[in-house]
Parts: sequence; C-alpha cells; structure tokens
Amino acid sequence: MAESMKGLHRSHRCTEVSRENIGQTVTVMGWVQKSRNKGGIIFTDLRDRSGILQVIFEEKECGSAVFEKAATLHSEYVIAVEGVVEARQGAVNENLATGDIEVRARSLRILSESETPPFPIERDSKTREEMRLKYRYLDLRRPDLQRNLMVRSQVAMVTRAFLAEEGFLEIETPTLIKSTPEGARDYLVPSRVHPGSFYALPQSPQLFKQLLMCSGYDRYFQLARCYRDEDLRADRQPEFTQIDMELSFVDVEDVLEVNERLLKRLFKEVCNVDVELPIPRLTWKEAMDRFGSDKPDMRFGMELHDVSDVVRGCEFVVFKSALEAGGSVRGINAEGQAGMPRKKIDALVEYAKGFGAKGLAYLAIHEDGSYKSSFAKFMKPEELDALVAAMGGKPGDLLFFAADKNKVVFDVLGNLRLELARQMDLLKKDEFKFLWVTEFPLFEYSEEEGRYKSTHHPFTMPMEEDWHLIDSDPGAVRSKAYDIVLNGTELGGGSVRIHQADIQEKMFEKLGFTPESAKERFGFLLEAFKYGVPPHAGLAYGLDRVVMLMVGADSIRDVIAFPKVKDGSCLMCEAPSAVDPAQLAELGIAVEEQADEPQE
RNA sequence: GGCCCGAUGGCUCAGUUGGUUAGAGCGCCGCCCUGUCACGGCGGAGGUCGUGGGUUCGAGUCCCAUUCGGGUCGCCA
Repeated sequence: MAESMKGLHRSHRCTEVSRENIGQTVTVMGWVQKSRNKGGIIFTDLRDRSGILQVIFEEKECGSAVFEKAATLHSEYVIAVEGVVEARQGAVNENLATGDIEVRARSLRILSESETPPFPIERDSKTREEMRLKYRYLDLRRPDLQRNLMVRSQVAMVTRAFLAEEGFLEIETPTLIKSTPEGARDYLVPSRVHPGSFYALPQSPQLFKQLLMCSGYDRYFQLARCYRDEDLRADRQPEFTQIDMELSFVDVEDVLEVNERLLKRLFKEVCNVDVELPIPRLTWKEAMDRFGSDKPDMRFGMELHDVSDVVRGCEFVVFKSALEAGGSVRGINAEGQAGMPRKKIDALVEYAKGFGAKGLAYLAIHEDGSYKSSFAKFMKPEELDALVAAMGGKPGDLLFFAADKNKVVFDVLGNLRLELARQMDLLKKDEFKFLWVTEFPLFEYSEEEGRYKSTHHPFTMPMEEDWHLIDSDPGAVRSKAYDIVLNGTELGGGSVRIHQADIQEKMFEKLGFTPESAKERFGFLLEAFKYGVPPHAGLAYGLDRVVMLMVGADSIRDVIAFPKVKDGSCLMCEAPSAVDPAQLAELGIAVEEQADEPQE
C-alpha cells in the first residue's frame, strides 16, 4: 500500500551523495533497481536519473518493521529512504560512481509499488525496439536514454544562452499555417470554422522568419517543431526539431562565422570536443567531384578520381559507351583491400546496383604488381598501367570504377566509398569532422515533373556572378546556399535569401509558377517585400541529428522522448486513431469507408 | 509503392535433411542465507512457435498470403 511524501524532503539525488556526506543523515528517493536479500541484511540499489546508490537495511539499525518492509521490495518500486551515509564496510564497487559509500537506512517508505516490468530496465538494452516503444515510459528510465535526453536538454540550453549573448531574440511562429505544397507533403489540420479549409503544420518556419526580418527583429532564433508527411528513416521522423535562425544585414560569411562559434561552444560544453575553426569548406562541385556526395564524410580519404581522359579511346565497351553518352568514368581506391574475397566484391557490386549502377568494374593489384580485374581483357596492358597510375594504385590496393551519367557515378561511388569505410572500420564515432558545403546549384531538374525545382527552397539567393545565366542555362546557376555537414550527416543548412521582389518573381517564374499561383501561395511575402526588406540570411539545424551524433546514437528515435515508428504511428498511445463521428461532422469531413478495414 | 531482414515462455535467444514430451540464460514464484553489488544454494511455475491458409502420415522447420517491427530505394522544396 503506497505511502505518502508527508513530512519528507529529498535531500540528494542518488549520485549527489558522496564521501563528503559521510556521517550525515540524507533522504533519497527513487526506483529500486535491484534488491539483494541476504537473510539478515538487505542491499537495495536505488536509482534515479543521476545514477545508482546502495542502501543497506539491517534489523538492528532500522528496526524490525522497516526490515520486514524492506524484504518486500521488488524491482521498480518507488521508495524513500532516510539514513546515514557511511563508507562501505564491504568491498568497494568500482563500477558505481557511489561505489565507496552506502546509506544505512533508518526508515523506509514505499511510495509506489510496481508490477514486474515487461523487460529489464538496464543500459544497452537488448530488448527489441517494438517492445521498448510500447512501454516507452519504462524504456526512458534506462540510463542511456536518460543520458541522451539530458544531452538534448543541454544542447537546447547552451544554444539559447549563446544566441542570446549574440543578440538573437527567441520568437515563436505559428504552427497552424497556410499549406504551400512545394517540397514535402504537409500535415493538414481541418478548420471547424471554415469547413473544407485546412491549416498545414509547418515544415519549417521559413516564411515567418523572413517576415520577422522584414519587421526589423534583426536576429531571430527558435527551437521550432517541424512536420513533414514523408516516409521515415533511421534519421527521419515526421515531427522533428530545428534550431532555426535568421539574421539581417548579413552575407554568407556572417552566418557561417556566428554558427562556427555556436558549434564550437556546443561541442565543447556538451561533449568536451574541441572544434577547430575555421571549419573547412568545399563548394558543392568540389564535394561531388572529390567525394561523390554533397555531404561527404571527412573522417577518411578514399577520394574519387576522374579517369575519363585516361580511359578515353580504350575498347572496354562499358567505359566507352558511358563517355560517348556524355558521362564519365571515375574510380576509388580501397587501399590494402586487394585480398578482398570475390564474394565480398560481388556483394559490393550488388550494393552499387542499388544506387543505379549497371555494374561495377574492379581491379586488384597483387603484391607482385600483377592485376586481377573484371575488365583487363578489354584493355591493353599499357592502358591498365595508365589507369592504375591515375588512381595512385599500389600493390595491395583494390580499385573500383563506375561509368555512367555523372549523377549515377557520383551516387554509386559516393555510397560505395561509405560502405567500404564501414567495412574497413574507418568511421570512429568519437571523431568529429565538420565541413561547410557551399555554392549549391540553385535548381535541380526534375525528370518526372519536367521542370526545374529548387535545390534548397524558392527563396534562396542566386550568386550574383551567375545571375546572367538564369534564362539561358538555369542548371548552371549557383546559389548562396550552404550546408553544415558532420561526419557525413547533414546537420543543417541555410542560405542568403532573396530580398528583392523582382528576383523573387523571376525565381517563381523559373520554377513554373504562374504569377497568379505565386501570388496565391506566397503573396503575403511578395507584398511584404514592397515595404523595405533588409538583406537577410539564415540557417537551421536538425536538433535531433546534432544530438544523435553527439551521443553516437544509431537511430533518431534514441534522442526523441516519444518517437513514432516507421509508418508514423505511436506504439504507446496508438496515434493516429479514428475519431468520433461527431467530431468529423463538426468539421464537415466525411471519411470514405475502407473496404478492407472496418472502422473502429 | 519496390527490395531486404526479423517475429519461438515475461525478456534475449537456440532449435540439425520436416520426425518422441520444443530447450537454454536471465527474469518470475517458494524456501534458505548478515557484506552483496551479474550475490549464492535448493525447489517450482511458465510456450497452441505473430496470424490465416496449403503441402505432408507428420510442420517451429517447406510453400502462399497477411499483420507487426527494423533497414533501404523512391520520397524528404
């Protein structure tokens, strides 16, 4: 029977008790991690968010009533113990922060009993995630998840402190907004007052923060919840949090500068990692050419080599046809991997095919300098030698080549590079390599839609020196957009925004908007631009991803208190769910009967 | 929407070419134990093998479908 807190005050968290407190009476409260009853003496490990503290019950100290009560303790009971801190008389437990002390109980209250939990509450849980997520409130008791959420809190706190010092204002923007279907799918919220009309949940506060710049707030930030109705991934949830900021009267350099200092401060204070400034930069084109990716992992080399010119004129039909079609032949050198078994190579070829490769050519350089290759028979010995030389190949190396359209070659080799690094164990989680990627193309051509789409978003400023190409060669126009990349993960991105109505209107035109549809969707922004708008730029981080990398989590779910599973549902609260017909009626919404599934 | 992986006591897993009564560790329950901390000792309970079909004399095992979970491609301005 649960007892009350009456008259009790917690004096310490478990691991706040230390040798300093020896001889003092303390009151500690928490969950029973484990109780070991030795017959005449009972040891209870008490757990709270700080860690574990051993409590000891002995009848001659605590009396028979307390002792008998202590004998009934089980895992996850919530208790309060008043007792005296002592140095341990028995062995010291090196594994506990409080391993050299214990609390000799004088009194015990059972504040709450517990059923046996469905899975053990322990670090490095082996329990399958489905189970953990159903009982998320128990999963969140585990020390690794508690650590993750504490790191997350600290990131938020340090960010707020830093940005406040830098003159940023924290301003909230609405989360019931107008749907502007460009980019990701919106989550929609029906309006009761306007039947048939819907709000959208924001994919980002983009337009509102730009309008705040129009309004003179100068430097804004927000820890903004954002929503995208797209399929989930290990690093993607339908709702996620951005550290969102926007600055007036700045250009690219100003934004990068203040953000470098923010990152340095965050990583120092939260994980004691020194970030060396300035953070290296690559243009998008350099990143693609050298790493086949716009978010290259800089913890290792294995750069791409363009060998198109070296193999031009050879008779290997795969290379030949790729070059004739305007593509390229590029390779990477997996140093020291010449001994890779055929089976593993075949698996890598299959992996490459997953990214659109028709095949993958390889060449192993044996220690004696001879070659073993999938395409040697199609090339002359001197051609092979030239190719190996161009790749910097040495005895013991394994070379891979992709030949196709540039987009495919980059995609294949960029991913192959990562896969090889994983297999060669080159990716250390405690190494942090930051990178700015700049000068992204303004547009990407969408084959399926037959039009140009924004690489970043339609408000991104083109680079002045490329603006003259906007009509003749839109694909060649670079933009003032930048991404911050950490260990191959896009932590955040931003851009200088267009603040001139004429350039903005031109952008909408190139994106295929009619003036009417641009006005319909973004009219308020264009209107605002008529009344004096400062040059401005901004950046947003995925907070979840920042924390993920800091704590070395493999899944974004491990840094979010109550995450959704792959189909966007919550296994604990069972959202989304059917709603009462009366609610729908009030909203003027009729749901089509699902033929295969009865309504609940 | 495509492809791949997984589901066996409360938890984590094993289960051979299809063949007696489906095993283990942990947990749980009972008794014992005054220095344990992965406590220990003795005893015990607990599973229609995700679901539905099929093949077979016989299915945890093979086939088909399906549900749930994970990864990934598409998607994610």
